[in-house]
Amino acid sequence: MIGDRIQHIRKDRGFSLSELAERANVAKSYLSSIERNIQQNPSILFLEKISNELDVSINYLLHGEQQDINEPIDDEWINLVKEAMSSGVSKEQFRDYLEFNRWKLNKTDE
Amino acid sequence: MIGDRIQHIRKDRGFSLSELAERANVAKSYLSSIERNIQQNPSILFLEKISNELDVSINYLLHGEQQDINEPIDDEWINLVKEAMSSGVSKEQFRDYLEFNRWKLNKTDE
DNA sequence: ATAATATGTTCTATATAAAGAATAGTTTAA
DNA sequence: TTAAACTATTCTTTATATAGAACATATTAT
Repeated sequence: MIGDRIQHIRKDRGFSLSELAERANVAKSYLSSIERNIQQNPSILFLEKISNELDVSINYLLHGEQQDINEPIDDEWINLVKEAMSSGVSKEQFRDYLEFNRWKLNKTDE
Repeated sequence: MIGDRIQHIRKDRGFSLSELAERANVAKSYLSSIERNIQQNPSILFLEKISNELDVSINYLLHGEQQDINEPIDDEWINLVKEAMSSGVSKEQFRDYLEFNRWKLNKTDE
């Protein structure tokens, strides 16, 4: 939950709730309810303020991890994509291809 | 601006505004005002709905790029490749597709 | 001790995000 | 050729995010 992450990082930084609220220029009452997960749907503006003060990415606040690391793509795939891009394959075309491929797979399954 | 990015990706996907709104389960009136930057502070819930339907990361919607420093391939392509991998497309199949595509392009050029 | 300051929590008030019309303009179909 | 189905935009309304106060405890200082 996002509130837990904010609170955790805040304490790690040695900030009090009031202190962070003041520095980030948000209401401490609201920050309080966010940290305790009473309210869980802050705006991007709020998140930007907080993430700036805590010096952490919004993405980290949202997911608790740096997203790129989860599934690495090997170099061979990277090169294939570069090749695709330079040979003029559009994303939409590629998407169509994927869709067609799925359809083909499902068909042979039955 | 975030609205421009949403609109751009939406069109790239071939979705109409109404269509995306319905699929993402948000009000089209609101999506409309977001895309035109009339309102610019959506909640993370809203962004999650949209990013899910557009199959792109929230981070991309926010910043228009992967925060990774030397990333030559853009986010959308990365996601497409991941999609391809998870739906069982092999590198060989992809190479075949590229070859076929080049052939097709050359053919229509003449 | 007690005043003063800092802590986080509950209130209440207000601004605005977001929904749900109704609207007008296009495209498709009968 | 007009009616149906879609397009996106403006309204109006409702829900809720956020602010700002008042509050209760806990620290710190005098």
